[in-house]
Amino acid sequence: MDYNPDHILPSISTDSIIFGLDDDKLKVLLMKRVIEPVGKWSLPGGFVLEHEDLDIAARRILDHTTGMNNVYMEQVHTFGEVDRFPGRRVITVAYYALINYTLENLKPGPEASEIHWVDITQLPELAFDHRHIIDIALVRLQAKVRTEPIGFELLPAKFTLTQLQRLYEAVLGTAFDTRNFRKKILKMNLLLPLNESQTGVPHRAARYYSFNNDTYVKLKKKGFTFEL
Amino acid sequence: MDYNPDHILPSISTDSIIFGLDDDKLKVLLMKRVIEPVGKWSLPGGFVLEHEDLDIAARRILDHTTGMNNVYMEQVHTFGEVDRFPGRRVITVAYYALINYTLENLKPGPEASEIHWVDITQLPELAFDHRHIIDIALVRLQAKVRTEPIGFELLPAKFTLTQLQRLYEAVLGTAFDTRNFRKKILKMNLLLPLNESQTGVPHRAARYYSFNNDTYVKLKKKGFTFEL
DNA sequence: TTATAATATTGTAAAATTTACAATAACATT
DNA sequence: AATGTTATTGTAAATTTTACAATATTATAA
Repeated sequence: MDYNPDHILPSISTDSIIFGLDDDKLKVLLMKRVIEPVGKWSLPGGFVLEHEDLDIAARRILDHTTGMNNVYMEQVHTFGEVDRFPGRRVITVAYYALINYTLENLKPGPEASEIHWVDITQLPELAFDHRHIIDIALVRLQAKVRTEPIGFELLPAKFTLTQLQRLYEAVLGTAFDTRNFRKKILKMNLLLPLNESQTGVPHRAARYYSFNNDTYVKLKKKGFTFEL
Repeated sequence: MDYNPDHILPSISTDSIIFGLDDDKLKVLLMKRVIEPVGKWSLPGGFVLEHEDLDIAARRILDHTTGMNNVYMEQVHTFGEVDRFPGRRVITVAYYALINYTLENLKPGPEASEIHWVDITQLPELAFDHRHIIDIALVRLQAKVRTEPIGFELLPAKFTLTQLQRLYEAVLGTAFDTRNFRKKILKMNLLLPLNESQTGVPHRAARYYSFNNDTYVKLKKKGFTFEL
């Protein structure tokens, strides 16, 4: 990776809204700034390199921040107001990422001590227009999660139906009826029931399921649309 | 308007997908290029000025191309592949516009002779990645038109229900049942029936309706969502 | 004046989907 | 063996969607 400052585009950055799930709550990764405005919270981001696609830049920054790659990312919007960044014109392309965040698979970069997962419903004051950016990204995620099976990106490969329901409740901010939710999601035939259940739980163990993406691709070709 | 080339951002452009309706078909405004690659078709676009918001730049170019302002525009996506533009790095922010296009209200700029309305289903070969940009914009429009009452932007203030149905059919590429379409759209209470009908038509004259945006805003606040 | 051609307008029954709602099952712990 | 806790499952009513065609109205032609 080339970080030679001669090669950056000083007027184009990307910022990432990295969503994760913890304790049945939707969280976003924020950084406590060590450069101006010091102490304020902001989204992880950085400048695009001269010979780097925008998507690649967003993935580089995600990797640098979390140690993760091969995660679901989607461009949200480009924020280009003249005065959004102090001192000079900086246009930022925002991406959101959905990660299955566990302490094990997180391998943060050098600024590790400065990254924090914050509940989406309890955001602190943020630098620049980052609060606005998060708001836009959340609306996009909420729309997308209803019409594409991307919610699974926030869960491990094996998950229970209750985990899935809690995920949708956290993202959409609404409660679902358990029986109806299960009927609806199972009827799509996208979930593969595994011969495996929870262990070590002090109550009835829930069955694990996995999302069958091959089936989804096939059904989609036949006109099927995921709707929740 | 300041066109001083000293003030442009040579690496940031906007391109607009200007949608219009003609003869019950969805059309997009294309320009036959007089600069390289000469003779190829492309989207109207141009560079963003140093002290100009992205949205404003898109509106400036729309105005310059069509003579229209105060039209519905929405940012679609930013295309930033390193090699998308020959010779140097140019990142473009794409917007789509919905206009009620009639010969009367179109007042094109100096390149008037080079603008053409092309059926979305019969696009010619396009310069750069403009075909890809149109494809992405159309998908976005199709999604948006189902969940927000923006289709009306393509029609005059007074329109018939048949016009409205044809509009949705053109945008979505599917046919609707007339009785069901009317039931569904009228049940929303967003259309105001006018005491006015078509004149000079060699068949039963259709009633005109207008879209009641105030009602929509009120209903939306109460949780109503437009769904078609 | 009447017939014709063309599009506008309207209702209903069946099917499918969504909604509301609670009792039983299964696991770990005491 | 009893308890606490979460997992799992069905049915009836309400609502929405779907399929489907006859009548109304206008300008024009005969």
